[in-house]
Amino acid sequence: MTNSSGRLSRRFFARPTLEVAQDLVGQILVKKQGKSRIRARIVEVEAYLGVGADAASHAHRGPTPRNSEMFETPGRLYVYLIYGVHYCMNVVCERRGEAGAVLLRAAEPIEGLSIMRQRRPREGPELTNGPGKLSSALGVDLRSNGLDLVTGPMGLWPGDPAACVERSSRIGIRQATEFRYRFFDPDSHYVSQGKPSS
DNA sequence: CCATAGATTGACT
DNA sequence: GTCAATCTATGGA
Repeated sequence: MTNSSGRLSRRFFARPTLEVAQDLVGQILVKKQGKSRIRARIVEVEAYLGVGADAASHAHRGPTPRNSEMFETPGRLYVYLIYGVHYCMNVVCERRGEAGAVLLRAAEPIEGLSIMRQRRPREGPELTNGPGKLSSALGVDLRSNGLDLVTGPMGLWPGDPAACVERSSRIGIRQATEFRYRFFDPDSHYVSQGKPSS
């Protein structure tokens, strides 16, 4: 499921959101930064489904100006501002016109740590162990909304598959708490500290 | 128009 | 443990 440049391909993302979410744990997120680059291994994600399927999803009630990327071409980035303060980064799934996205909640830094610390002066897991922290360390904000991960300056490459991927309900939501749509690598020290909602 | 809740984080008691 | 930061979307007057 890679293209000629070795990235995860459009086909990888154009699948059911829950499948993509599980498969993203262990993959490598790469951002080109001029001459240097940032790399980080994804260790925690959550799936958010489409219209009428998942009351916790931004797409649940249909398209709005904020969530329009969730209905766009799979493999693009959906970035939104949460609580008017922090940014959250999602990978768009499903076919174009059908909503679905995977929230990237945490990752282990591999390369470009000095650039990340410049943006976020923290040590160890505090650098990237939450969705807002990860976006801030990578310098992702609304300008990155709609960026194409299959062809653009950010992308996803195959990484070490996790020895095991665990599953739980999602963190920080009050709707649809019964769905176990969170996937994470239990062996990673960079998994976020929040508690599942159910 | 006004009120409220939210896929979070960090500062503070 | 509490709470404020302040943008987007929704629901009611």
